[in-house]
Amino acid sequence: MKRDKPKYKQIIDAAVIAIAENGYHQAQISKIAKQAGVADGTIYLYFKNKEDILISVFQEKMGVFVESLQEIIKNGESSTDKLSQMIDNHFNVLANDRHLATVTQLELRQSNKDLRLKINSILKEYLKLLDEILIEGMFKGEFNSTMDVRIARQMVFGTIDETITSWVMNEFRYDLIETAPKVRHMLLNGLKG
Amino acid sequence: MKRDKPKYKQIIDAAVIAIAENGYHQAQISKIAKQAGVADGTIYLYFKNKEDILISVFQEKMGVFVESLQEIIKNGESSTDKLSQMIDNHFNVLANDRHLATVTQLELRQSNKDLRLKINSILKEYLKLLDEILIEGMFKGEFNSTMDVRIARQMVFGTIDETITSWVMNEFRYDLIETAPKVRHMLLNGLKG
Amino acid sequence: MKRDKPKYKQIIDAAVIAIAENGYHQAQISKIAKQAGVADGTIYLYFKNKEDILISVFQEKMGVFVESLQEIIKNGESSTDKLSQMIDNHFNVLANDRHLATVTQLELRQSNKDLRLKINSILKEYLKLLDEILIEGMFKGEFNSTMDVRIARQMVFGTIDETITSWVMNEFRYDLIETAPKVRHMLLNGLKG
Amino acid sequence: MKRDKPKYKQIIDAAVIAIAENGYHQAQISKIAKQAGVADGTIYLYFKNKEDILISVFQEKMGVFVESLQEIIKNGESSTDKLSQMIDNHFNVLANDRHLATVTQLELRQSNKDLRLKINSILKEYLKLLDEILIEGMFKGEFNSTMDVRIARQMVFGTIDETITSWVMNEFRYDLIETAPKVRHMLLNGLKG
DNA sequence: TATGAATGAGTATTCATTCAT
DNA sequence: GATGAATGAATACTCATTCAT
Repeated sequence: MKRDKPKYKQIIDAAVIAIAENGYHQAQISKIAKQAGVADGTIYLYFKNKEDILISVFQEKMGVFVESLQEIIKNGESSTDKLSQMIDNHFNVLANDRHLATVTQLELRQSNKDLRLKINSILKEYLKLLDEILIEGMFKGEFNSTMDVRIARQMVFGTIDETITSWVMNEFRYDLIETAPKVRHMLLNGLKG
Repeated sequence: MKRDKPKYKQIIDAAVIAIAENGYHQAQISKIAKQAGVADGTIYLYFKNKEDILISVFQEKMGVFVESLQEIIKNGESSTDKLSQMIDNHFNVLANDRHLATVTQLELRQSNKDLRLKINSILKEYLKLLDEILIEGMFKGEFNSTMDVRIARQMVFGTIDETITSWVMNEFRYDLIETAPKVRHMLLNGLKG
Repeated sequence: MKRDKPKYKQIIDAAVIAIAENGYHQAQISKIAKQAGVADGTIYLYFKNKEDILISVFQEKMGVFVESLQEIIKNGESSTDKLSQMIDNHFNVLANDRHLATVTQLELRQSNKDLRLKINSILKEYLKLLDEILIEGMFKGEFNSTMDVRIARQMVFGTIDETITSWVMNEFRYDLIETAPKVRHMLLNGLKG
Repeated sequence: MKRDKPKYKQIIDAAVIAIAENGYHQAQISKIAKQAGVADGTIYLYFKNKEDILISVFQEKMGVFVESLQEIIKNGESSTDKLSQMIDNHFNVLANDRHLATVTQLELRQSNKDLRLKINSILKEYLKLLDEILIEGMFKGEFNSTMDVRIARQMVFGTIDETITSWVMNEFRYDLIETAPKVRHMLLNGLKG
């Protein structure tokens, strides 16, 4: 399997750095290759084309989020607790990898519609898990049992996304992790009403 | 003033249509010019370059939002009422102009970081007015008086934005306006807690 | 009509020279553009892509052959006379334009199957006229009335083609025009038997 | 001697198949290697480079033609008989190996001028034998004793070549062998006149 | 003002060849 | 001898912008 070979991850990581440092449109294959320490042609032994690299970047990195969330769902106590952990985890991961934050919040969104659709379908897995938490909470009476799940999900994800994007756009000028408890508190109020 | 001449608005509107119908990257100057019924070169009599058109599109259209919001702030009764009206207005305008919704929620976000930063600074005026409402509400005791205004603003705007973007991405398959009251209710709960 | 503008023919002629002097695979767009005295991009105002240039080269130049042959058929006296004139004309045109001879006999044959099929369909018009002469001659009793027209055509065209290709491959070392009467004589014998 | 080892012929035959099935430009070294059941690198133990394979293909296969023709010259009765046998043999071999016919008549001609000059020099041996037959026939009075041998050779070879190429281009839709007697008859008439 | 023909910089991808194992 | 992962040079085409008319 190609994605188990060391160069696969090496190129993925190089792509994140190259995109974060040069911007989406200035992250040419040659720059990614140079960053990865391989020849341009080597990239194509592991990826079908440039789009394939970008999708794989998102897939690999989003995979981490999905796995953590699955873990949280398995071990979390209440729905409230699970949602809180999810928010904290989301903030923590990106707060600790600014390159990745730049790439997911800003650069990858410049991709064309086609690529964005593919990215979105990868994101769906994550949002489905979020839905699970919300529905469980509604059932258990922790969240407002009459709310519209889609809108609740959009509030939770939209708020998290906007918060992190603003942090990136403000060039990491403040501590993202400090804001997590406030976001958590506000969202939980919204869900409980 | 150039922006008072008929061709200025003609080109702005042509750009919205061209981008909505062809996508950001496929909306070449020649297509915008054709849509506007002018020659390619004429565009450059009214705009410095392509980026200038896109910024102007956002500026002109966002201006409508800002004016409405100023009106709402002037005439609204309570802060809760003002926020409710703002949400409704935001949804209504975009629900009634799908081309514009596509352009602002999807296509314009494919622009490079530079352009997005400029768009963001235009957005700030709108967000400042939102902050005004929030602060007033905190002061009056309608909203939680200890909350972090920046995060509250990010929740309100992030939720609205995510809701509308999803609606566009789902190709307008459901009625956006119907969701407004639910969004309103959920956000107000978040702010009151 | 694009093909009536001066730059159209200018680029066609530049392509013939560039291909003859550099070889098919070394005749890059930039070389053709330079030879034509225009920018690379200008080429694409007149031609869809590189293949389109090459097809057009063949079409334009073969058009001359077809027109001459139509003239010959209209004004020639006997079928024998028409065939003789056709052979002479074919030799004369290429003997007087060595660049063109190199391109049609050697370089253009390096194109891929797709392009070669298109070239072949252009050639068919010329071969149809040749068939006309042969059939008329058979009918009039000038040529063997029982012969297979397809094979007769292949003998005539194959011989002409081989003769000229050899001349090009031998770097024009001998006088091509001098050989025309001998070729003519030999072919007419073949057709009369 | 490398060319006596089994893998040498194995690669040659693989090349014919790979080229016939994929076309000249799509017959990459990797495809030839795969077809031959060896690794890419192994090819370079037997051939200097890709051009060397192609030349060798032509050389090996043309060798068969040359040997048959030498046999024919040795055993044939009259010059007329020898020429007839040569034509029949040429048609028969290619009619019975369509892969080879495709490669020699279509695909190998897409090679660059350099390679085609080398191919042509290999062909010369075959054409020399043809010349022998023609000269003998002129001397014996079977053919027109005043004809130009070079042109006679070009007529014979050009006609055969064009006939077979057309057959390949028409995707073997008719029986090539049936046409041989007609070609023979027509050419002999040309030579006798 | 308005035109639109002309410009030319910039980049993903393929594939023959090598060489460490 | 045999392998196959790695190399890196080389090129068509697009499109924002200009400027002579």
